[in-house]
Amino acid sequence: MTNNDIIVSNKDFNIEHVLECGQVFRFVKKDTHYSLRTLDRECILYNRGDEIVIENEDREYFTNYFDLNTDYGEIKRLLKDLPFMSEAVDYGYGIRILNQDPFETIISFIISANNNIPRIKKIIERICNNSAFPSAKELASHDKEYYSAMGAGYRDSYLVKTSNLIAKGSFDVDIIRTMPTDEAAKYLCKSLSGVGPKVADCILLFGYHKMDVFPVDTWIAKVYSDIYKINESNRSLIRSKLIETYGDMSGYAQQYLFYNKRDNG
DNA sequence: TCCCAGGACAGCA
DNA sequence: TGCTGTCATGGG
Repeated sequence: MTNNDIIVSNKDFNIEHVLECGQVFRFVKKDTHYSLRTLDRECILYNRGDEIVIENEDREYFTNYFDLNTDYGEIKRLLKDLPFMSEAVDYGYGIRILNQDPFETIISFIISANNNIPRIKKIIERICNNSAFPSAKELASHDKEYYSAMGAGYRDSYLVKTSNLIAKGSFDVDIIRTMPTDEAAKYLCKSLSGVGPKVADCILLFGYHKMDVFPVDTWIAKVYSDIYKINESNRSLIRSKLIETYGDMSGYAQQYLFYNKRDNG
């Protein structure tokens, strides 16, 4: 134990909820702890009594990464006043929305499209090769066959195109922060190969902490059909109706609803 | 063996 | 603009 360790209450922080809720992929569950990597950094998380211990070497970075300056007790109180949220918030009480690196998030969620989480994790692990998450230039140095060999399937060409575009500076990852959310979503879809409406929303939520988005995947489509008792296939319509319902809490609401539906049906 | 997964894309009307 | 078939791969 070093004095860099971050100690937080387990009241609004459950390690399994935070890591297994589908927002992040570079972690490993061990017997006694979880280990997590992001960019070139690493931390270890475990329970100690009613506390969470986060062993790390950059306290400021991980305090922001785990969104520790946001009061999730208040977030959950606000969510529970909104429709259909009670059960999902009770189940995923320890979820927090991470502040992940935008580029790592872009690449990770391009890989996530029409894919399952165990396989997404494996593809990303192979691309990282037990080291730091590669830079855009490093990713751009590989061809389609490399990504195919990493198991990326038909997303191989998306990864080549997008990493090359970002490596040569034709897409500005930072300008997204200054844009209104709707504009940012359109810009992401228009500019980046392999980024459609759902992946763009995940990038904005997990990489830029934009809360006025609602990523609609197969699970959220099922949640929607539960709520409104209709089988709606138009995901754009699902998205706009859910944002209408949850407003600026949409990003939070989506993640609790997703996690609950995926685990409990 | 079959269905499904944190869907995007091209082709077409 | 809105709809449909296709696209790798492997977990369950």
